[in-house]
Parts: sequence; C-alpha cells; structure tokens
Amino acid sequence: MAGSIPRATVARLPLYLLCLEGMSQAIVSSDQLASTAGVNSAKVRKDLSYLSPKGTRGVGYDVKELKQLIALKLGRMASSVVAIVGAGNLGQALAGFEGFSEHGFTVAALFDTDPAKVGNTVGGTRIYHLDELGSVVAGEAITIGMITTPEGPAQEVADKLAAAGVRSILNFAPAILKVPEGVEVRRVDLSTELQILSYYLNIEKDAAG
Amino acid sequence: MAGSIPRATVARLPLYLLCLEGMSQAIVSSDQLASTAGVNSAKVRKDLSYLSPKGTRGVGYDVKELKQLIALKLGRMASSVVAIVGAGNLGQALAGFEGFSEHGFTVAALFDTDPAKVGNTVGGTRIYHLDELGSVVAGEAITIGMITTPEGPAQEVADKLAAAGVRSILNFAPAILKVPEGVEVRRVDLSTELQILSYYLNIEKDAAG
DNA sequence: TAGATTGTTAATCGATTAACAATC
DNA sequence: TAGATTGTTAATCGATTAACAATC
Repeated sequence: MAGSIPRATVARLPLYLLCLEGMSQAIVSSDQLASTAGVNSAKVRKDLSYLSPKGTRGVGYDVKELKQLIALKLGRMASSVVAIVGAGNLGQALAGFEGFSEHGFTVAALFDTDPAKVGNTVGGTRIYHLDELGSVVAGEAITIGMITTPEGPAQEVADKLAAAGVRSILNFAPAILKVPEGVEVRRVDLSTELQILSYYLNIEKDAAG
Repeated sequence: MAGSIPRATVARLPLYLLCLEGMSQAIVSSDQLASTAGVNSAKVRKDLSYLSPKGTRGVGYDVKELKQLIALKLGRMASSVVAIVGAGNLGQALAGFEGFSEHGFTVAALFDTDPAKVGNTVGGTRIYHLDELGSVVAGEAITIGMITTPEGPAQEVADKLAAAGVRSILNFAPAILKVPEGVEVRRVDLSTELQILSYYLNIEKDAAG
C-alpha cells in the first residue's frame, strides 16, 4: 500500500527531487545525492528503497528515471488544481509564484470578500467572492486550498473549503485549524519559523558570550 | 545549557505560544493546551518542563506566566532585526506582514538589484541595492536574513549574508544553500509543502478508489 | 481529606545510520 | 576478477507517551 511510506521519507522526497533537478549528470550515487541534500547516504538509500529498487549496484541511480519515479510517487503526474483564499499581499504573491506551475500545480482561483478586489485578475487568475467558493471548487476541480487570510476568518475559510470537498489545506494564517477527519492541513507559519531561528541565534550568543 | 532543549520541543514552543495567545482564561491545564495544539498532553508537560517547572500540581499553568516564559526562552524579549533580500512579490508581501512585529521582529531593510526598485519604500521599509548589504546589516544590527529571490541568485545572496555576519537565514528560494558552520538555515519551500500535500491527497484517493 | 493535575520515570515506538552481503 | 555501490539488516538513537508518585 502506498501509505506505508514513512512520513519522514515523504517529506524528504521533494528535497531529493530538487537536488536531482539541479544535476546535469546522468547517473548519481547515494553518496552524491546525500551530500547535495545534506543528509546521510544510508538514509537516501533507505528512502529510495520505498519507491521500489531503481538503483544499479556498483553504479548508482539513473537521474532521469529517479526524477520520474519520485514525481510519480508524489502524485505529481496528475496536475493538482489550487485555490488561494485571501487576495492580500501574500495571496497575490503566491498566485504569481512560478514554482507552482513548474511542479505541476495550477492556481485556478483566488477568493476574497473585498468588493474592490472581486472580479479583478492577478497574473491571469481571477478573484472570486468567497461566497462562490463551493461552485468554483466544483467547476474547476480544485483539490488543494491555500489560506492566506488573517487569523480571524481562517477557521471559517477552512470550514468552507472542507464543506466544498477540499481535502488538502496549506494554511499560512497564524491559527490552529479544526478540520474534519480526512482533511490534511499543513501549517506554514512565518513567525513560527522566525521564532525557531531566533532561539538558535540566542543560544549561540549564550555559548559565545 | 540552553541548547539542551530538544529540537522537536523548540519547534513546538511557538505553537504553544500561538495557542496561549488565543486563550482568555487565566489558568490552563496540560490537557486543555494539548487538545488546542493537537498534541499529546504528556508531550506538553514534558516540553514545558524544559522551561523550568512553572505549573502547579492539581491546578495547571498560569497562562500569562507561561506566555512570558516561552517568549523569553525563544529569545523574543530582545527584538530581532530582519533583512529581506529580493523585493519581488513575495519579498514585498513579507515586508508588510504584521505577524512579524507582533512577535518582536522588525523588518529593517529590503534588498534588490533592480535599479527601478532600489530607493523605493514598501510599507515604510526602504529597498537598498544588494551591494549595500554589508553596511546596512552592520548599521541596522540585522541578525536574520530572509531570501526571497529566485533560485539562481540564492546561493550568492546566502554567501553575502554570511559574509556580513548574519547567522540565521530563512530561505524561500527553491535551492539547497551551502553555508559556513555556525549559520542556521531554515528552508520554507512552498512547492515542497504542496508536493507533500499532494502525496497524501493521492494515497487517500487510492484507498478510497 | 478527596480530587485534580503536575513532573518524571520507564516502556514503547519510529527514525537514523553503521555495516555488510549481494551484485552490477 | 576487482572495484564500486546498492539494498537491507540490525544496532543505535531520540522522541513519544502511558503510567503514576508527588503534591497543590
């Protein structure tokens, strides 16, 4: 079963893909990939073994084959359609982010409640009113939702996304969302990241001082 | 020594803080905090025990006291000064992100190489030329750098930040950065997050179909 | 005292990695 | 065959959590 890949391994697959994309060679060894990715080579081999063995002993892995295999496992072959809720600075920035299309994601719609924004387009993507969420999600076959609203409306937006059938949410709002069973939420909290950085900055100072 | 707090615990402290900030009550039990944060209550108690015991048996934790204690441990009492390199959509969005100032971070400068942007201000923050990085970092006492450039120049920017004495980098570019010993990098890769989401989206479909 | 909840121990779990047989 | 590197085992490590004595 596909679900038997450990979460830690799944989280590293995009990293390996990123490393492979920057390589010009045809064959790569686990040692090379490991040092590029900054991890242990045994870990690389173990991680890749979940994909079904694709390396050649004594030689290494075929870069092109490996890229396809990882992309396939990540479900990237069938392009996913994304909606962004919250057409503020961050939402608009994400709507224009080229990295998404490079990895098989299409931003099909932005949503907001501001009448001054609704109806406009950002980089070719139309801004709809939040009330239209249900019909647009269905019409555009949207499977991933990104929440870029402030903290206040985040939970309500999550509820609407879940009700519309969206099962994957990437949450940029500084809020802990309650969602029904079966909905996967990943939180990307910029101040959390900064606070973690800040902690290590300070213990370094302590150690030095 | 401060560094003896496990990395997994450090990564959860901002989450607890976020949960506590949303609470109106004066006292909270590990059970309540755990269910709000979505983790096990034994984990909460263990995590908090690294801060030095602050709870009262039979009662719980004082919310206000706990907030201050976590903030203190995270080094947030002394506000950190941030530079953002790359004044594109994402960089400008981050420069205007209120969440930073709410958590004791000040964005002191943006950097870019585009002559059309240099000299402008975004939400009160000035855009400098990348060549001025060294002097501005020193002058503004910048300790954290955020890289919001495309993949191409990301490594060069990291080199310049490290050379300027910045020891904490938050990297939004889809690139694996090589940095000197002692520099902490956290990568925030939006397509990585989407790919992980996409994986779980697909195994769910497999299980259902 | 009786009830509640912490702080901590010890068992468990899962992830990491050294080591090496398999094999190209 | 000799050299290299995979795939996998088994040991190790660190994080999680059930359980409970301590104690408010």
